[in-house]
Amino acid sequence: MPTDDDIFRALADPSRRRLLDRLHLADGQSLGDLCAGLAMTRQAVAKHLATLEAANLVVAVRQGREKHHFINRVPINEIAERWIGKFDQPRLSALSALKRNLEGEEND
Amino acid sequence: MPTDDDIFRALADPSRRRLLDRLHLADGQSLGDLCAGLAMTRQAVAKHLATLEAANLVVAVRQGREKHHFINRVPINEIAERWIGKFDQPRLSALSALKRNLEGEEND
DNA sequence: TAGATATGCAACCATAGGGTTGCATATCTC
DNA sequence: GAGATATGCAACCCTATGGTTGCATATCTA
Repeated sequence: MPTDDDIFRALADPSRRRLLDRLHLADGQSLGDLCAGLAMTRQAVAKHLATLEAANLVVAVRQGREKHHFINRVPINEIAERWIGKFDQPRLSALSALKRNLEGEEND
Repeated sequence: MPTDDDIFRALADPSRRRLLDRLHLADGQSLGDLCAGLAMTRQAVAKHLATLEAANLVVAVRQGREKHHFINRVPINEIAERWIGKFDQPRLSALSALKRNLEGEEND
């Protein structure tokens, strides 16, 4: 079971985000497909995909000699709900109270 | 203007996420406040806060000899909308089409 | 002003991690 | 079976970066 850390770290790298973008455009691409046009070795891409798999952001299915990769939206949604939603809810009461407090002190 | 990369990278570190959690519990804390109970030097915490500031996830206000830190929800919401929302929309048509395609080949 | 408190800055260290090269393995096709 | 294609594995390199120590600076208070 991947941790939050696995997911955040996997998302931290721009190359991996680009790979997810590519899979978003066309899901189920093979390693070779995903390498096309990237200034990177196949092995580098494979490593990135392994990281994404470890974070469960990508699910891979071996098909003969090819390996096809699919986006898994579940972890991203979990992160969005469990983590980003937390900061999203407008707890403006406490926030603005503190800010007002500070601003008051500043202007006095 | 912080880039997506700044934000994702800032969020990638568990210590920094814990700092954001702390600020979420009590916004406007000083460096010293945020250091309390952490197995880390004050300088390390200061570095993390600098990274969060660079990503505009935290806004700091100097107040006498203290520096108070506030969460900024804007970047997180932008990320959530621009990036996570993208994967959230159920583009199941293309996905399941490709999956069906693969499964079909597999079972044949 | 002197000392205490709160933070800033810089050099340094060690590890993690992105990337490469080289070779091994598995699958398809002729 | 032989060669071509697609991927896996391992060692290695180099930089980014999380963390430290040491000292400087600024602010508050007695």
